[in-house]
Amino acid sequence: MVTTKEPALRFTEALVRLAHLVQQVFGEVSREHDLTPQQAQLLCLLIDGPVGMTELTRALHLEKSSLTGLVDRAEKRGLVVRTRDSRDRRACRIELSQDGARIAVLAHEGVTRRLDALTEELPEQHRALLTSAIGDLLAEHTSRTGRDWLPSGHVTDAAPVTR
Amino acid sequence: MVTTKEPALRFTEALVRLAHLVQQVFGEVSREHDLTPQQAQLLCLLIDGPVGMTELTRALHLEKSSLTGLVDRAEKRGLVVRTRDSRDRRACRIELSQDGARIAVLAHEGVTRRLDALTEELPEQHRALLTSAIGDLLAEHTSRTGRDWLPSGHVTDAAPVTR
DNA sequence: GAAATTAGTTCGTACTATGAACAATTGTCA
DNA sequence: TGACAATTGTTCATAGTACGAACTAATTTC
Repeated sequence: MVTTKEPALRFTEALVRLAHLVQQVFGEVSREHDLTPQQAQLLCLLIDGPVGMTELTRALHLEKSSLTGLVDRAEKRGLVVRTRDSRDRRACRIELSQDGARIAVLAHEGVTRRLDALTEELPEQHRALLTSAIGDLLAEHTSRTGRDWLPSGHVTDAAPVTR
Repeated sequence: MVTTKEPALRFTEALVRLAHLVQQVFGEVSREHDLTPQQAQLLCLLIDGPVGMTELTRALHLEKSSLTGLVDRAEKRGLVVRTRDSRDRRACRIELSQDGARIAVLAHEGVTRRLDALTEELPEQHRALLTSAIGDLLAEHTSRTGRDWLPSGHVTDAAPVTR
């Protein structure tokens, strides 16, 4: 018998639904800019500068063959450019095109705005708490599964809620 | 210039990464049972009993044609059965097969176990807080966008953190 | 400098997601 | 009652996602 009585279940249920919501927001924003969610995610990852394919596979948790396809399509749409790496002639760096950069920023802002809007009713304190609690959760997962590539100094440097 | 200095950005960054993590967990568990994440999600939604197609499109945020395909493939795999609705001869109800029910429970448990594991280090208090804060967030979104189909009494009846 | 490793691509397969057009059924209301 | 509208779900064509196996080219290792 599977019912939803234990707090444990409640908790994961909350997480799953939250994830679903974030995905939804991402999807809406992507569509507004005529992107797929995956393309939008790619663009957002490139905002801080060019990134190599291997790094991207780690960041997106994709197999390299999947990423090749994603980048191919993004390139065909003129959102992104493949640049040959000068040091390692096997490697390449993926870079936003001018168009891509514009859209990337818009999409990023769109997601941020919508998600922020959802919490504007929450007291700032809870918001901060939520952030660092999630930070803890992510840190826990990272320490458990080993490395998890990060584009730059984000989330994880928020002070953990524990200790 | 897009940097990550404002707490606002930190917060959405946390949400997005959390969503990503949940998706990942879902993906791992699904794979263990030789399912796609979408199939696993479908099965989990059916645990509490048969559901009609229209209801499912709302729960999964899919177009009806997309759902037809998803159910088709799940049915072909013997995970699910289409039952004709006796009252409305246009409609049908999707029901777990015996095999499907077994796998659905396993997958559900798998996700629950893994997500719970991530928070076992957190003090129970924070965990509860996280849950209800997320509950608030979801409620905010629901009230904003109107209806959001729920399979049964979940999350939302957790006491809101605000007020 | 041969062998192992690493970076990316190609290819075949299965799955995901959508919109438009459609058939069947049910509901409305004049 | 009987035409018309709305609802339920399917089919089809199209584009995109994701994977693993096999592959090429460049780099490291020994």
